[in-house]
Amino acid sequence: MLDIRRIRDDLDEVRAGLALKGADPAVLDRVLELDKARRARLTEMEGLKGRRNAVSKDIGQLKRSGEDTTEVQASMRALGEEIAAMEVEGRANEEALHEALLAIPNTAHTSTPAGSDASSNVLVREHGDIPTFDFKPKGHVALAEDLALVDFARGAKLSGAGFVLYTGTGARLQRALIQYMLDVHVTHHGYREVWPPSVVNRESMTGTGQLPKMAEDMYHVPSDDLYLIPTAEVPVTNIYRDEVIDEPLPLKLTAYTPCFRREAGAAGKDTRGLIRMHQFDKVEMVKFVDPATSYDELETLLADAEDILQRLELPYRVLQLCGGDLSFAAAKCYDIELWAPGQNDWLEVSSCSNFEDFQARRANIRHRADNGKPQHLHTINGSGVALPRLVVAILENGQRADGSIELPEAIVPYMGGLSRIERPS
RNA sequence: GGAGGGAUGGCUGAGCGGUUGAAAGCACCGGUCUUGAAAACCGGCGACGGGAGACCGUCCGGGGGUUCGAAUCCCUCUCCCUCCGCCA
Repeated sequence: MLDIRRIRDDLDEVRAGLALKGADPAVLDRVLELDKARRARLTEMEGLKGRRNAVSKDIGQLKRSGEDTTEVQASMRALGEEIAAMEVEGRANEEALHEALLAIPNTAHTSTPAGSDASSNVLVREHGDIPTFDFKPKGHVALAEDLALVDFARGAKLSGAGFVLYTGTGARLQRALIQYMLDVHVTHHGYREVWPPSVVNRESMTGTGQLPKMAEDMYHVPSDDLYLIPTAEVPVTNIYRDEVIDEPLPLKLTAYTPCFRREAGAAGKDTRGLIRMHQFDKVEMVKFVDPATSYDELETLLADAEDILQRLELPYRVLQLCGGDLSFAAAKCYDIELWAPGQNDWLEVSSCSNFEDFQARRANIRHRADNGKPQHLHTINGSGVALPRLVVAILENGQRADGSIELPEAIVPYMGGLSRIERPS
């Protein structure tokens, strides 16, 4: 949520930030109008309330000294009704303004490249060598089926398209990667591990910005009005909703969760394989940081995500998203993409974003500023990293001519010593 | 699912119709003392909104009601605790 004061005081800057993102800055005019009306009525009502408070106090004194107050009380009753009517109106104004503000996306950081879609994203760096093969590299679907790592057909039988059943070594690989990534973040990057619920309430979904705008992308349980989380970002960020964090910043949390996405707008896209699924697993990093350092903290969070891929010796590249490709809540975002030889393409495995105080305002997460006053902090998060596409890259990059997979050295201990996945006999 | 009890500032916790926006303690900030720190003592210290400011208003889990006036009384919802039942 944008700060209404910022809209009042720095309208041009906010307008530019929204325009960069491809949002229509005209919504700001409506917000300012609502705000103006709201404040005018508020001042008027406060005057009346001040009078009521003063007279009511007098009535108490008069009664104590035994005087008759019937007449004053009658006139106050009329004033009370007037105030009640104004309160109803005031609440409606307040709500309209709040709704309008919730619907406005975050502004893009000034470093954001212009552009309306992914084609304008800017390459920041590439890391690692793209492997060459003296045979035609297979895609991960064929590899996973040949090696009995994933049962796509039975996954679909259980739950439909977009759900898979990992089997045997494939299932173990999921568990190993989850544990490996959590270990690296905790022991090498200084994150605190948490294990949150996979289902959250409406307030949590609103706090991080998924609601109200993206409702149709979420799985919803109507009987309890609960949502399946699309990312650990939602429960982890909301841990501190409506709180003043007293711990020193930055506060760094990491979590593994399953993620659920209806992918409503992507029907029919990437339906085969592990590229785009309704349920997938992900290790996430979330940081609560001082506003003064949030852009530095974004760089180190990005480095933490890259470190995972470097340790796994996988080729990747980092892109900075252009305005049009930025998500609703993000001010700045880097994507990390892994090279997948079987797809002959780059696959996004991580988005690292600075939300500035956008989420902190919605979720009312604060810390004590240097002057001792509570202040909205900045939130940052990033995947560290998403499992299915990581598995795709491990399979497709590690494949050998005989159809076996050479596993990255770093996860061998997590695989019980297994360094190569062979065709089952 | 049944029966009771509870929700007050960053935390603990008094108050149960009228100088209570809220006692007290903790935490925090400033000062005295000290070589320094601790202790002790003195002072300050809730949040949000409006206003250039003096200042004004709102907020005692959420919503509604009674009243001239509600943290305080009534209704309702949510969450927490205790006991019983059920249960991976």
